[in-house]
Amino acid sequence: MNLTLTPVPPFDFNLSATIFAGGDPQIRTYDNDKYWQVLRFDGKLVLVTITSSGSVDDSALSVELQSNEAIANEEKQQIEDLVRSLFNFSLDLTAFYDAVRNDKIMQTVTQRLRGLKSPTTPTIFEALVDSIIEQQISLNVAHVLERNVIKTFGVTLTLDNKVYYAFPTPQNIAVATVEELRNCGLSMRKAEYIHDISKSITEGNLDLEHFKTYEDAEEIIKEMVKIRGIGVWTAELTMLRGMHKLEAIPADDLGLRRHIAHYYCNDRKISGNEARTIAEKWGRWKGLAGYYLILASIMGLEL
DNA sequence: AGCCAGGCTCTCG
DNA sequence: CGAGAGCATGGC
Repeated sequence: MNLTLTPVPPFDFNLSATIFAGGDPQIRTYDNDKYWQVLRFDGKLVLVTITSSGSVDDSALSVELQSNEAIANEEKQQIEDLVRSLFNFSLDLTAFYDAVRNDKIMQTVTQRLRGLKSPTTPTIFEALVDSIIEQQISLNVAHVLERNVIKTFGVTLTLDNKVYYAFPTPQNIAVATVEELRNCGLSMRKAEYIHDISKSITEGNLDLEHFKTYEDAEEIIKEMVKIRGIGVWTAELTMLRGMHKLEAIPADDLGLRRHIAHYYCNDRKISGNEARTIAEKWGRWKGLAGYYLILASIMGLEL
């Protein structure tokens, strides 16, 4: 089954998907102008393959859906919504570009990366688990551990003799043991955090997904840091990656500080507070602005 | 070879 | 209370 989706322009799909280049083809990757991953809805697994079929200012995407189960028409809408959220299709970037005109550096960065939208995970749970795994350790290590978790607990979809993995649900992890999580390379603490959270969700004591409906970012952070294993950094990162909340910025984040320092302070080491001061200029778009700097760094962009 | 890496909790004093 | 140890593992 195929769909055509039209994101709000400007949108550069190929630029937005490059962050996933080099990803595990069994999980999620961008290769040869194609992006694919397994999505889950109503317990059904669907392989979604996306290619661009338009331009930055007249964006259109071809979406191919493959599944071993029949997809009803009313379910098509659900998938469409999920796909739209993956790359923030409904976000109007011109509002962001207008808001950062007072900042010459950010203005240049946004011109060079025009049409870049930040990705969002299908569930808040996924963003949270990834963020916990990424606490303290380098991203290289974290990505190995994330892959271990997905391949250990994720449910598989087999199509044309190829196996794909969906991100594990809270249920998938709750029925496992802490020991199995540790075998993925996680520390005892992190294994406990993730197991506890998964159990709370399955037992009905925690509803992560309802945070999406909160208006106030500060309110979300306040609620989330009550959960064991979640500090301000983890809450902010989870909002950015899992809730379409782009106003928060983890200013204490080591990597982000490096990227800000590179473009704003000649690579001098800066504190979280210095980073926060610079980020003030980006108003309610701090998170997205930070993402632009990260991508600029990855691409080796020099102004 | 060590030492550090997109933090957080727990334990001391 | 505030400071400091401990944690897991891949890469430099």
